[in-house]
Parts: sequence; structure tokens; C-alpha cells
Amino acid sequence: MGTVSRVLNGSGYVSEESKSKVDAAVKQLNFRPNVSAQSLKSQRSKVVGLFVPVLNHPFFCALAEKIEHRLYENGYRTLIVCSQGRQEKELMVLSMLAQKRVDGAIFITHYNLSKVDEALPIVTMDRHFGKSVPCITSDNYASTWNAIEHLIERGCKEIAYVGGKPAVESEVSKRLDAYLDAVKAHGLTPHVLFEEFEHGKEYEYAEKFFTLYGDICDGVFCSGDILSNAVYHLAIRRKIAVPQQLKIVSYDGNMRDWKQSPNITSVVQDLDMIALHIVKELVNKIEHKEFRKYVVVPAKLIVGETT
Amino acid sequence: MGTVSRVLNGSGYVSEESKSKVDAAVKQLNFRPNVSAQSLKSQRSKVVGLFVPVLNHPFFCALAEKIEHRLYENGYRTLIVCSQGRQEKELMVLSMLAQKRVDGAIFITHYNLSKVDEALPIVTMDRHFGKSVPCITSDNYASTWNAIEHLIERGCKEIAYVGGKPAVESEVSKRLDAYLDAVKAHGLTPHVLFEEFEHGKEYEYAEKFFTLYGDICDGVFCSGDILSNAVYHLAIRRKIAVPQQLKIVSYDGNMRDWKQSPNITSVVQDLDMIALHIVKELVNKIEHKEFRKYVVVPAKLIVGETT
DNA sequence: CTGTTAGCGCCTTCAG
DNA sequence: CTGAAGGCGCTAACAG
Repeated sequence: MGTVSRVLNGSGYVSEESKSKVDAAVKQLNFRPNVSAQSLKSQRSKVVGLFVPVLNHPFFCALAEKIEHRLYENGYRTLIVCSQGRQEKELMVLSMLAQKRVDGAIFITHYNLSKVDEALPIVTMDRHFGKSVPCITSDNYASTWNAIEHLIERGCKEIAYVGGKPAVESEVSKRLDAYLDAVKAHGLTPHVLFEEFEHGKEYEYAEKFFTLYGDICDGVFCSGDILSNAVYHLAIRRKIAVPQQLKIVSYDGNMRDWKQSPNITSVVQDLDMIALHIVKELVNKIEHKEFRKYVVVPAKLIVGETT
Repeated sequence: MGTVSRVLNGSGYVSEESKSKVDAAVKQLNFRPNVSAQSLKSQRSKVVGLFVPVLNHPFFCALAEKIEHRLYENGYRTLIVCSQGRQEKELMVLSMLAQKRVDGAIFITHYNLSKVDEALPIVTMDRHFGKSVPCITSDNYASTWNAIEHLIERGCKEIAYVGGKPAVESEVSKRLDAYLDAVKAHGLTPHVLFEEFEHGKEYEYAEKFFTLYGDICDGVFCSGDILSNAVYHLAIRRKIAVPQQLKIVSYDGNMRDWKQSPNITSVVQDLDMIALHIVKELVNKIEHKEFRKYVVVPAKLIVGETT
């Protein structure tokens, strides 16, 4: 009956009497409107797809939690997909949008997605899909530059960069740019390990660093928490004193919240702000409002015990 | 048109000719069936709600990833909710089920949920909601017993138990039971810190442990990774040598995968198996098949550098 | 083998 | 202010 609908949605004119009758019946029967029917009618599901490469990871799980929270506040539920590098799961976003299962999608992945229709309500972190796909990122260049200067201030003469190379163009590459520029500006020699590597291979990657630069470097910048952990772990095993002989700076630093030892000096991204912007711009895009295409959130260096 | 539906669903009789025509048109128009309409008709959404207290946590994010993976393999998508102890979000499961937004729900939370209709397709980890709500858990009692015996074998004489007290009855309490029984069996004195505490307060909790038992204990069992990190961290700060003066065993041990230092001796739950059973029993329940009401998955002790 | 039809539950007209 | 009616997109049943 139309009146019921009006009461539930608070739209149109309803007498007080009918209203209370309906309310009573709703409570009595524990009635809840069927969302599939609502979605079918309204063409909106109020669900957003969140695509992450992995979830079992200090950075991604922290960010995912913040995003879920923000989406919830905005009336959206979060449908999460861990793509794990599988093409098939990556492509799912497109069919989920086509099927109207989700109203929009958030991409925190680094894998390739041929070309995406720019009109779709999609937002990315760190990636550029097109001129009108909003991209939220942290201030990779400036914050990495700061981190390198910090190492130099602490006396490092031979600083290495160890990081994964994104499979696609990404804002993350600016960390390497900043490193190279900073090292050059100070007249130091660059030592770079920058190759594609999978999540889960951090230890091997750290071993590679020691093989290549273990004997010459007194400072190292790592592009993520697991990698810096692995480097620290191997340093200890090789009887290299940290920070006396080797200083370590990491991007992310999310394990600081978990009382990890040692407290690794880190460039900490402002996840609250990042989540806020991701959700805000996505909602704007879904609702056809003005949206910002590129948002850069400042990150800050937090000095721990490894420098 | 009926034929289109038959082609897409591979049901009923369709001539080869019509089939290829439809296939061509589908490709041409990039047609995707609207899931809301499908759900409305079929009364099934093929989505499962996953309720976790927090996601930014080594245990929950690891388990969530495994569950998402299993659900995906079974044709279900994962709608994730971090309840963060908020009653309102906890209760959402009921309305999501009533609204048919999800076909079932998985509860990894420890908060209270008055009484739940046992007929609903719900599965829990560690909690008993009712006789016919499947509960998956690891072998808390036996594995904790093993951990305590391990500490004793390593020479500990004064062993403490430090853990959060679940707000509701939970299988997790069996860890304390095992500890008490094991300590008693070996004629040792129990030292227990077992209070309700929030995620994020692990450090304060660890401080409390040191205040109470820091001077007398030479071994400690911690009920989770963040807590054991905090205990280790404080031990180092207080110049207590680990493992020489204080041995630490932790439940979970999920940060081992992230090359954390030190490698903490841990009771490691079999997350693959747990996720497998959670999803299997939930799907059984959704499809009205036979399901197991109580599944206990063995956990195993992995010795690291803290004992 | 295929086209038509009815109905899933809701919301939004449009009459009354 | 309220009831009736149509249609969102799909699928199952039925008639051809």
C-alpha cells in the first residue's frame, strides 16, 4: 500500500493516525523493506566495491577499516574484494558496476586494468585511470625527500632505495624520484633496488638488498612496512647494528600502532584524511556533484628507534 | 525475452542458432543482468555479511582475507562490517538479513547480541549463539596447554596469563581454563590478568602486567599478537632480557608472516582451515543442507625466539 | 524449441 | 489524505 511506503520514507502527506498505525504494524511484524526491490526501483544499491590487492597487510587493512567506516557514515555498505593479483577478480569491478550490484568502486590495487570508462563512479588511490577518475594520494615526493634528508642529517653517506616497482604507472613511483633527486642534491651515490615483486616475497627482496648493497650502505629507505621489517630482521641476523651501522626508514609505519619493536622511523600517511577524501570524492561522483580529480594528502615523518 | 534468460542461465532448450544470436547481442551491447532484479526474483543475493570487531589487526585481517577468498570460490561476495564495538552496527546484521541484503552472516565479534533467531543463516567463530548456530573454533584448550608446558620445559617457574576477557561467553575462555589446569598440574602458582579491555589498549594492559607480576614472573602467555608485542616492547624498555629472564608465548602469531622481529613463539591457528569450515557450514546452512554445529580446528605451537 | 505472461516488493504517479 | 495501478529487470511456467 502506498501509505506504508510514504510512512517509511517520510515522503508525502500522511495523517498522524495512519502513521501510528503503520508504525505499530511495522514493529509488530518486524517489517523491513526488501533492498533488492528498492534497488531495482531506485537503480541504486547503496553499496560500494572496495578493491584491495591483499587484506592481510598492515597498510591495506588499516586503510580498509577507515574506508569502511567513512562509507558507513555516508550510508554506504562496503563490498570488499581482495584481488590478489588475479585478473579475473580485477575485472569483476566492471561487471559489478554493470550489474548495478554496487554504485561505485574504490581501487587500491596496483594491477592493470586495461581501460576504464571515465564516466563510471570510480576512485583510486595512487593511480591514474583517466582525467576524470579521482585519484587520492599522499605527498609521496615531499615526504620521501624529507625521509632521505633525515637519513643524511643522521650521518648516512650511502643510502639505498628498496621498493617494489608498481606494475602500472603509479604515484608511488614519485618516492623513487624524490630519492634520486635528494641523493643527487647532496652529492651522494644512488643505490636502487626497484623491481616488481609480489606480496609475500619481501624477505627474498630484502636478501637481495643485502647481497647487492649490504656491505656499502649505512642507510636504507624501504617502501613499505613488511619490507622494512624484513630488512631489519636480516640486519640483526647478519650482526649489523641498527641504527649504529645501518639506519632504516620505512614508508607507512602502520605497525607502530601494534607496539611493534623496534619502532621503525617511518613516513606515516594520514589514513583518516585519505579515507575521507576517497569516500567524499566517490560519493560526489556517484551523486553527480562536483568532485576533485586529484587530492594530495600530506604525510609526516615519525622518528623511531631505527635512525 | 525468455530465450535470452535461458541462454544466460543455460537452462531449458535453446537452438544453437538463437544461442549464438543472443551471445552476439550480449557481447555487442555488453549486457549484464541486473542483480537487484535477479535477487528480487530469486530471493537470494549471493552476498554474505562478514562482521569483525576491527580490521586493522593482524588476526582479523588475515582471517577476513581467507574468508573473502573462500566465499568468492563459492560464488558469494563479501560485505564487510567493522563493528568497532558499536551496538548499532552489531544489530545491523539482523536488519540486513531481514532486508535480504545478505543471504547469511559470519560473526567474528565478541560483543553482545541479545538473542538471535537460530534459524537464520549465521555462523560464528568462537561463540555460541544457540544450539543450531554453527560455531567454528580452534583447539584453544589443548593448544594453550601445550604452550604452557612448553614454557615449563624451558624452565619457567612463575608463569602468567595475560588476556582480554570476552564480553560474552566465548571459546576463547578455554585458554584460561587450560592455563589454570596446566599450572595446577605442575604445582605452580597462577598469576592471571584477565579483564575486559578494548582493542587499542594493549599497551596499558601490558603495563598492568608488569606492575602486577613484572618482578616475579619468568614466563608469560599472551592471548594475542598485539598484546605480546606490547609485553615484549615493555620488557626491553625495562631491561628485562627475552627470553633469558622472561619467556613469551603468544596466541595467533600472525605477524610472523610479516617478518616481525623477534619471531615470537606462538600458538598459530590454522586460518585456512577455519575459513574453509566457516564458509562451508554457512553455505550448508543457507542451502538448507546438513551442517556441523561445532567444528574444532587444531592449532599448533611454532617456536620462535622468545622462549 | 520460443514468445508471452505473471509476479518478485517497492515506490511513484494519478485518481478519487 | 489514501487506495489502486504500473513498472523497475528478471525468470519460471505455460501455451503455442
